[in-house]
Amino acid sequence: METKAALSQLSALAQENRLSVFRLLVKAGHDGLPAGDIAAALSVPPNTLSAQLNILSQSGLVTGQRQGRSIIYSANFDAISGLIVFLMEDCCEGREDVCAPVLEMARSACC
Amino acid sequence: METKAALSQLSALAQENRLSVFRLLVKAGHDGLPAGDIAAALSVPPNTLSAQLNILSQSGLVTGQRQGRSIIYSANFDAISGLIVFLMEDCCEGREDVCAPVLEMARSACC
DNA sequence: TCCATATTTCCAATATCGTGGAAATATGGA
DNA sequence: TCCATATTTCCACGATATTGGAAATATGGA
Repeated sequence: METKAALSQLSALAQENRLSVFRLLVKAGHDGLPAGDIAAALSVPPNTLSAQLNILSQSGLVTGQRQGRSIIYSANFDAISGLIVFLMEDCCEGREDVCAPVLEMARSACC
Repeated sequence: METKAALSQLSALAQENRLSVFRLLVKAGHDGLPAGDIAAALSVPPNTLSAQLNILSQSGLVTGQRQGRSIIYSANFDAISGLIVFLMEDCCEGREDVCAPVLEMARSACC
């Protein structure tokens, strides 16, 4: 991943509402959620949410797809794993003290 | 890790200069680098860099320690691994398609 | 004590971000 | 065609972030 892309994904997640949106979409899984449901879940006006979804979308972290009158947004799992890998390779440089807890986490809770 | 802390670390890294500072400090390892060297390496005026170091420092990603006339900054490896774990546990919810590439990365390049 | 070096703090200017009202667009159904 | 629903775009305001000049602080050495 290039730095530009990583920066835009980091900024996208570096905001309370957007982080919540992303988490919600991760929980929702591959089926995603319509924009309206997200707005309702987070108590954010739909136009405000739209702007935030746009930022997440342009960073590549989420994708929207029209389905009837709704637009269904879903998390892009490749993107988040790409960001995590970026942080590890670019920032951690193979240090064991960084990798060990991550591996531990991945093994126990994740995969 | 709490959301607040993760947000402040994400914002800290979500800026070109600060991401560069952090990378530089990771490369420098546990010995760290004096503020002046960082400023010179990135061609940023020292007072501007100071503000950026302050943000990184308040987020917990770096630490500064005076040594003579210089202040030596170093990356906090626990913090970055904590952030990575946060992204995995909080955002990924044990999905294999997120974890697999991370594990792969960790195994091949990292540890 | 006085001076040079290293860094920070103070401050103000500019830029970017977050927010939401109002209007516009897209879709589906009667 | 007309209307209701779902979402976005346009726009402007207030808030926050980034930047760097100038002055202040801290340290070490002569």
